[in-house]
Amino acid sequence: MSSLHFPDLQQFIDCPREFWLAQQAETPRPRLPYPLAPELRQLAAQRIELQDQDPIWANFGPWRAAVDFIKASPNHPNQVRLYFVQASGSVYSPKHGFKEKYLKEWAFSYHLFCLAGYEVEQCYAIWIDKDYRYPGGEIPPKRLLKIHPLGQELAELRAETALLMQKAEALRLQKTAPKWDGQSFCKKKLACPFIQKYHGQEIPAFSIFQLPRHRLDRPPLDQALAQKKWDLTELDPELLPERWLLQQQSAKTGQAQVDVPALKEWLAQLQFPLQALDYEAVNPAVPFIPHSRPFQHIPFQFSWQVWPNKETEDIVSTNFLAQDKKEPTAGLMQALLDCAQPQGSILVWHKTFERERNRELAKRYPEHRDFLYRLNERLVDLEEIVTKGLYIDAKFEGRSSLKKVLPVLLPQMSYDELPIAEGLAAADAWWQLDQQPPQEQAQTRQALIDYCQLDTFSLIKMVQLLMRKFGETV
DNA sequence: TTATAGGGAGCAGGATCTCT
DNA sequence: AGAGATCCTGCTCCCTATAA
Repeated sequence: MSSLHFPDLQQFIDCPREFWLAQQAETPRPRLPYPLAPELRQLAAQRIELQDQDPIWANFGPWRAAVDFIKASPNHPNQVRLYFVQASGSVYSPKHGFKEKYLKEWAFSYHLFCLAGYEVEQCYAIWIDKDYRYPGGEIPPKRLLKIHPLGQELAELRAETALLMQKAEALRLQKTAPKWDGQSFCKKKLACPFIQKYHGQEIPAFSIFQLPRHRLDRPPLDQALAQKKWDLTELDPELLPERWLLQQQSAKTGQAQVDVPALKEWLAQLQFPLQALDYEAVNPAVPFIPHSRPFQHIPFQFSWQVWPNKETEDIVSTNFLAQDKKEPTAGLMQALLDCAQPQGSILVWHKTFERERNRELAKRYPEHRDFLYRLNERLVDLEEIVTKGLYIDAKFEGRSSLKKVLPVLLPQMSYDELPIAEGLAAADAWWQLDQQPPQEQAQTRQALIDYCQLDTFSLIKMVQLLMRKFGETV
C-alpha cells in the first residue's frame, strides 16, 4: 500500500468517494504537500535562527507528515519545537483567529510527530506579513515573517484529526464502492471522478451545476436536487433569473443567446485603431524588486496588437519580454511608451487586472502617470459581453473566463499545441528561466511570447467575428 | 396620540467570480 | 496566493399606513 499525506486526508474530508476511488488505483498518485519557495525557506530559517535544512518527516502506519523546521527545546533537551511555514498573508486574523484549513494541516503533522515518538514542547506558525513594504536590499526576516505559538487550537483539533485518519484508513481498505444518494456532491460536482466513473452515462451535457453562482441549498436548485434532476433544461423557466434563463435557452436550442441591439451598441463604442493588451506577471510571496509588497503582481511581459482600420486584415504585433528578474518593469515601461498608439480603444479581458497593473506602474514611474491613466480610460473589457449577458452560450459552462469562451467562439484557435497554455504556467516558466540551460531558455522565451500573443490576437479575432455577424448597421 | 406592521434604502459581511 | 468586482443575504434605520 502507498503512503498517505495530508492532501489525501483533505481529499477524504472533502469527498470520501473520490478518496476511495483514488486509493483503488494500482499505484495511487502521491499527493504531496506543495513545497515552499526556496527564498521563503531561507528567510524562515533565519527568522528562527537556524541553518536552512530540508523538511523533516515523520511516519506512522501509512501516514507521512513533514514539518518545515524542528529545533531542540533549550529548556528540556529531549523535547522539540515544531515550526510550520505558510506562504500566505491571511493565516491569522484578530477577528477569526487562525484559518481552519491551516490548523487542520498543522494538527495532522503535530499528531503524527507525537505518534512517531517526538516529545513536542511547542508548535509555531510562521507566515507572511502582507503589510510589509520592501524598500530594497536585504530583507530582515523579522519584518517579513510573523511567528506565533500554537496552543489550545491544535490540542483541540488533534482528537478530531485522529478520528478522521482512522475513518480514512478503514475506507481505503473497503473493497466495495461507497454508496451515493445522488444528491450530495463535493466541490467538483458532476466532474467528480467517482461520479464520472459510476454514473457517467446519466450525466447531462448541460447541468444545473454549470449555472454561475449556483446555490444548491436554496430555490429553485434545492428542489431540483432533491428530485435528482441535474439537467439544466428540465428546470422551470419561470423560476430562473435572467442570466440563467439565457443559459437554459442556449442549452435547449444549441444556439448562443444574443442580445443583438445591446451587442451592436457595445461594438459601436469601439474606436479605431483597435488595440489589444495583455500582461503576464509573477506574484511571489517574497518581494524581489524594491518598492513592492508580498504577492504583488510584477508584470514582466506584454503583448500589444494593433488593428488599424476595418479596411485591412493586417494586424501589427509588438511583444515585450523582460530579460531577467532585475527590474523587469523598467524595460516594460519603455516598451509600452514606444508601441502605444495615442488613441483608439484598448481591448482586454477582465480589465481590473490590466488597470491595476497600470496604476502600480504609475506609482513606480510617476513621470508616466498621465500616459498610464489615459491608457486606463481607453480600456474596453471584452469579458463584458458574457458577464452582462449580451452573448451567452451554454457551452461556456456558466463561466466567463477567456479559456472557456474562446474555444466556443473560435474553435479553430487553440491553446492545445502551445507548450505554455495558461497564465500560471507562463508566470512559473519566466520565474524559473534563469535555472534553465541557455539553449532551452530561448525555447521557453519563444513559448512565452507565443502564449501572450495568442491572448491578444484572440481578442481582436473575436471582435472581428462579432462585427461580421452583428456589427455595421446600427 | 400611541403601538405596530410593512416597505424601502443603505450597509456590512460572506461567497464566488476573474486575472496572473 | 491576493485583489477587485459583483452578487446575495441579513441586518438596522427610518418612514408611512393602519388600527386602537
